[in-house]
Amino acid sequence: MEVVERKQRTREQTRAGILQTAKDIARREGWQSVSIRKIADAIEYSAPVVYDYFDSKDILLDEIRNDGFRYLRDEYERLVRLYRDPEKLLYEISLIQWQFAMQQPEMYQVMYNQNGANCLAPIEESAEIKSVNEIVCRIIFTFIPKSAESIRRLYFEWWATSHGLISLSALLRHQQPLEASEQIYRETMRRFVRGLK
Amino acid sequence: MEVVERKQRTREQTRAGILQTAKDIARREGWQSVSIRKIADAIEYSAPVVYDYFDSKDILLDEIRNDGFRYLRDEYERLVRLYRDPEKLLYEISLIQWQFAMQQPEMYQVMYNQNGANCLAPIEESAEIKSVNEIVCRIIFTFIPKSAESIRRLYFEWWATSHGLISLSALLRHQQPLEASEQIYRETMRRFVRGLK
DNA sequence: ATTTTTAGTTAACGGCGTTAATATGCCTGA
DNA sequence: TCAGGCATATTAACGCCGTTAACTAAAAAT
Repeated sequence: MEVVERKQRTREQTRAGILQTAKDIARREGWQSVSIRKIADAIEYSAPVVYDYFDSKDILLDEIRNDGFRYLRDEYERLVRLYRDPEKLLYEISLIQWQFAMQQPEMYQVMYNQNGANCLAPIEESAEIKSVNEIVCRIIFTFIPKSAESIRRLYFEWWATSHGLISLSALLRHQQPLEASEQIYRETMRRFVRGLK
Repeated sequence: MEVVERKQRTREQTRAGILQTAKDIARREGWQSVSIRKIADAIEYSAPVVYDYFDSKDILLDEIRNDGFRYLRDEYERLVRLYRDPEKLLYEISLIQWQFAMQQPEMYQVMYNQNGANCLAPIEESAEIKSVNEIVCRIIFTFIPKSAESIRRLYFEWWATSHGLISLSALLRHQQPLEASEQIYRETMRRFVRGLK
């Protein structure tokens, strides 16, 4: 039956439309203004149809969060194939992190529950974040083969450095232009990566 | 008139009660469950009385945020009088930052709009945060007297390092015990401060 | 042709921030 | 002393919110 396939396709499109609309509203008005009713209005449906696709608003947010981590994972894997030198590789991954946060701030916000985005689903149990963790940990390991404990610690420090600079850059973007923050980010991350060996 | 003073005193108490109740609920149930009606219930009043003390929920949150930065400023000033060595001083200030974030997580959350706390009042125009900035910048300057631009940059890096580690420690607290994170925090901040000279 | 399933709606519940209208008691001036 | 005004607090209401139940109309299956 072709009709079944077509239905599944439009269903997939509606689902994607819901996710995209949520992100659009969040970008324009902030996550605090994202409501099920507004999403439904934008896709020209009534509110309850959203629940045919997502059991709750929280699950919708969780999906967006996981999309974000999936995007990062895919980009990281792409870079792994692109760069042989682990120092260069980890630096490029750092830059992707910055790029992602600046180009899709509403995704970064929901991934870290910032600025009105509040996803109650536990972030630590997300399979997507775990696979991101694994990739970066493996890169650090090929860089400096130490104990798993040491690797985890270095990863934690790398992640915290990146996340701290990104969050603070966004917070202070009206005092300190993003170009200036980006330069500091690049230099700091380069220094961090250099310091690993 | 003594009666006027007494009234002002009880008014001050009610005001403080509102702020404390908001923080209590936030600590127990998270900022997403803090509502004007719940606060009013807890202090045994009806909801509209809260508006005799705070023009809006946002202003209430802004007040809590500024209380947080005032607390930090006072603690920093205390430490300035306590330690002569700027290296030791900046390290101790870093430790206060950690202590504060762990002992009053709900305040730290509203200060940085994390985890359901969403204060729309612009953080960059807060007088309290500016005075905190000044204090730490002055300390760094007595440490290494460079241009104002360099100082601002070093301050930015110090702040981002601290904030990144604190935020990520909270995020991953179920995977990595806070004691482990605290040790990494101490060592990282010590290394940062050492690296300044 | 009739029944069943699907796709979508409207209506409703309890809770939210916020404001207007209303009640209650206290102080003051005639 | 008591009428009137002010301070204090309440209830009621508005338009949102997330979410669920009840309902309708069209399509599909029998």
